[in-house]
Amino acid sequence: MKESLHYLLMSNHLLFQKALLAETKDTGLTSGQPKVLDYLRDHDGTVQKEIALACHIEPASLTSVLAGMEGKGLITRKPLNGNRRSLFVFLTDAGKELSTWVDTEFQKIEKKALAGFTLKEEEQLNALLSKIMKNMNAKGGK
Amino acid sequence: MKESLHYLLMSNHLLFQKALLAETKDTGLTSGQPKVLDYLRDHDGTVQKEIALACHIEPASLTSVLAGMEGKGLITRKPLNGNRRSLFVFLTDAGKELSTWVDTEFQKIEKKALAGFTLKEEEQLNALLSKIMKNMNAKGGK
DNA sequence: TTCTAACAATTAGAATTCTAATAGAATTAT
DNA sequence: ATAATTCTATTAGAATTCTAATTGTTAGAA
Repeated sequence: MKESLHYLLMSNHLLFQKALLAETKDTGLTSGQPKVLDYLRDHDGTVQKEIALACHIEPASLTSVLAGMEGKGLITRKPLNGNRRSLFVFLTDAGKELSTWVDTEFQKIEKKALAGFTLKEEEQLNALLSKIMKNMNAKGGK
Repeated sequence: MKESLHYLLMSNHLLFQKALLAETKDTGLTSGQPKVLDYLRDHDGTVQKEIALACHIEPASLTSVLAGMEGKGLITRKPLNGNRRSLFVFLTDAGKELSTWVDTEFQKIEKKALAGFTLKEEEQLNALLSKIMKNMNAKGGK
C-alpha cells in the first residue's frame, strides 16, 4: 500500500491537515472550521448545502461547525429572496479578518509543500489532481 | 480556495475515501479499518506504533481499531523477542483473505481515478506527491 | 385550492478519532 | 543494584463527523 495512489493522497492530505491545525491552533478554531472559513473567503454568501458539498462534509455536520463559527461572531446566517428554507452564510468583519490570516497560513504551508518545485511541476500536479477529481466525480464505472 | 493545493489534496483523498467506504460497506469493516488491513497486507507482523504512523492515526485510536479487527478474527496481537512492551500484529487467514479482497477494491477505484492517464503521467503524479510528502515531513521551515 | 413529494437545515444518537493521563516494561544513569 | 527516564500500549473522556429521523418550507400534481 505504501506507494499506492490512495496512500499518497491520504498522506499528503493528512500531513497538510496536521500542519494546518498546528498553525491555527491558537486562533480557537476547531479542526473543521479553517477549511470552511477559507472557502467562504472566496464564496461569501453561499448557501449551506454548497459549502457542505465543497468542503466534503455532511450538511448535518456543517450545522454544528457553522453554529460554532456563528457563536464566535465569524459568520452570520440569513434567508434571502423570500426563501426561508435556504440559509445564506456571510462572513462578518471579524470573520473576514481571520480568514485573511488563515489564508496566509495556508499559503505558508503550501510553500513548504511545494519547496523545490518548478512552476511547470506545480502546473502538472494541479492538472493531474484536477483530472482525478473529475474522474472520481463521474457517475458509474467501477 | 477551490484551486489551492490543499483543496485538491483534500478533495482527492476524501473522494477516494468515500468510494472505498462504499465498496467495503458490506464487509462489516468500519471506516478506519480498511487502510490498516491494506497496510498489514504488505507489512504483516508490524508493531502497532508503526502502523499508527503509516496510517496517520494516533496510537490511542489504533488501539480501538485493532480491538475491533481482533474481535472479528482478522488479526492477532502478540509480543515477541521477549519485549512485552511492543505488540506485533499479524493477519489471520481470514484477515489475509479479506485483505486480498479489499486490495482488489482499492485497485478498482485507483483504476477509475486514473482513467485516461498515460503511464508517464502516473509516474509524474507519483513522483510529485512523494516529493510533497518528503517536504512535509522535513523538520522546521514554515 | 389542497394534497403530495421534494428539499434545506436541524436534531438525536452512534461511531470514530483525538488529547491527556495511566500502567506496565525496558533503558539509562547514578 | 536502584532510581529515574523513556517508551508502548491502553483507558477515560471530550470533540468531531456520521447516519437516520424530524421540522418547516417550497414546488408540483390532482
